[in-house]
Amino acid sequence: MPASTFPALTFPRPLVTVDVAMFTVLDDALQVLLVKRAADSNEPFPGKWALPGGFINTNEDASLLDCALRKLREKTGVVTPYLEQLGSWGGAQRDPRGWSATHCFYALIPAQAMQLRSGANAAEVAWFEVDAALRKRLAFDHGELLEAAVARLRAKVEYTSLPAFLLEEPFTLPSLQHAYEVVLGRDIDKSAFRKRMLDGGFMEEAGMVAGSLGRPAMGYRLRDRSQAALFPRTFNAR
Amino acid sequence: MPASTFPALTFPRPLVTVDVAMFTVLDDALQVLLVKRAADSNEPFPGKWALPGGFINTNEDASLLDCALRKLREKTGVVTPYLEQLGSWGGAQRDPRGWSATHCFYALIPAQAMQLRSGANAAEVAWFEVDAALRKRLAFDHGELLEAAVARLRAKVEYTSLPAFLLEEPFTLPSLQHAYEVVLGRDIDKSAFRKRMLDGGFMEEAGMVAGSLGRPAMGYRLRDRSQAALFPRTFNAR
DNA sequence: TAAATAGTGTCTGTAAGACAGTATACT
DNA sequence: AGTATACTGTCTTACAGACACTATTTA
Repeated sequence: MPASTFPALTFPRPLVTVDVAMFTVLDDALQVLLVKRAADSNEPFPGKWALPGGFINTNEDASLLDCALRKLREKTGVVTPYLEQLGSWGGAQRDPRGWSATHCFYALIPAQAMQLRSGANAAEVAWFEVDAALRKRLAFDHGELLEAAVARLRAKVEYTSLPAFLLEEPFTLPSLQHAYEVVLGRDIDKSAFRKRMLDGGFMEEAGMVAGSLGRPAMGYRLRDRSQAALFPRTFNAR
Repeated sequence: MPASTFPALTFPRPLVTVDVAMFTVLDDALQVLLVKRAADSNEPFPGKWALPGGFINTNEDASLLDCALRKLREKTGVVTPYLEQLGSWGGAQRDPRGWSATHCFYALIPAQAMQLRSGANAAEVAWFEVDAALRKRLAFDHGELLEAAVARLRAKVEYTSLPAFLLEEPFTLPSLQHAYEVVLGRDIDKSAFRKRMLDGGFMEEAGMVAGSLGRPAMGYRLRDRSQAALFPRTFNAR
């Protein structure tokens, strides 16, 4: 690749990071993955918990999404999660090292079939219940990012099939309903729930699944793991 | 302010920009504001139309939102529009000058009470019908950004009061319905529309408004210009 | 009075909520 | 048989769509 023929851009450039809020349902609670920043380092917020993330690597990352997938893979080993951009936050004050902007993503992953991995700069990696995580003083403005991620997740769960991405396949309708209830923090009527999911047509049957007790349930798989189904109830297109 | 006590960050930093897709309803069409890039400059995409935007000024802009508001003010003189972040796009290929990331916003403004202003680097500023703008070859990946902005706008219009921000106050229900129809590209039933808007409770009466012909209509003002109303039709919270 | 636009009333259709009932597994 | 869980049926409620109707202005 030839050197750029454009004039040099000499003004100061912001710091650019990517952060990822990874969610799962574990022990009947919505949990988020946090990373503890090294305590003895020269970096800001030593010893504080933070969302996994870090600086863009302009050599390694072809895009923002690539960078987010890399963070996710490095921390959990998961390669095909539900991953969506939440938004970006930038300003002069959020990082003591200078004007910085972060591109924040959120991901949904099943708690099983996943191993936590500590990275170079991270002493510890752990799941925290969302409410507990929000009460901590997270590094940078990560408390604000997490709050926005939880709000977005809860809002989308009201009209999409997102919680299916929190479960391993095959999943049952009762287990899916449980995931909805955990995320939303309220009970849902069983009959209405089942009608809605089955009418949605985004799942296919995958054989009976027996629990430890009671009647076995039908297992289901998603027809399309690349996107969530929408339950439209607005102005109905004609 | 003391100099930073943190070690120097020496790795290469991406270019960081903010772009804004500004929409209005004019001549029975949804229109977007585009800026023509200087034709004789040494910059990329000379002579191409682009969304208004540019590099973050780390001295002048306290945050991404501030930067977007500044772009909007510089091009249109509008100071209190509806402004919302759309997302961010970043990668090695989108700007020939190097790895770059843009933070894209979209804004809704009334076509009246606004004057277009050319800036330092912009030869021309003009409104284009969205369909025509999408057919042009815009600079950078702005075609993709515009497509995403239009998709987001149309999606949100289905369940929010967003089109009210495209009108000057006081506006009438027929004019609001017209704005909905222009954005969505389809007709809406009058009776259902009026029930929905009036039941929403986000407007207050502001006296009769006479058109040039026919019966005068009630004028309305938004109760809260800081956010749009939502028409929820999902899982109803109990 | 005619034309144009604003606004209302009534019926129907769809999907969610309430809740009671039936079905199938294990011990 | 008893218990635990999975699943279904029926009634009600909320609200959007269809569409015909009435109301108020100007020419």
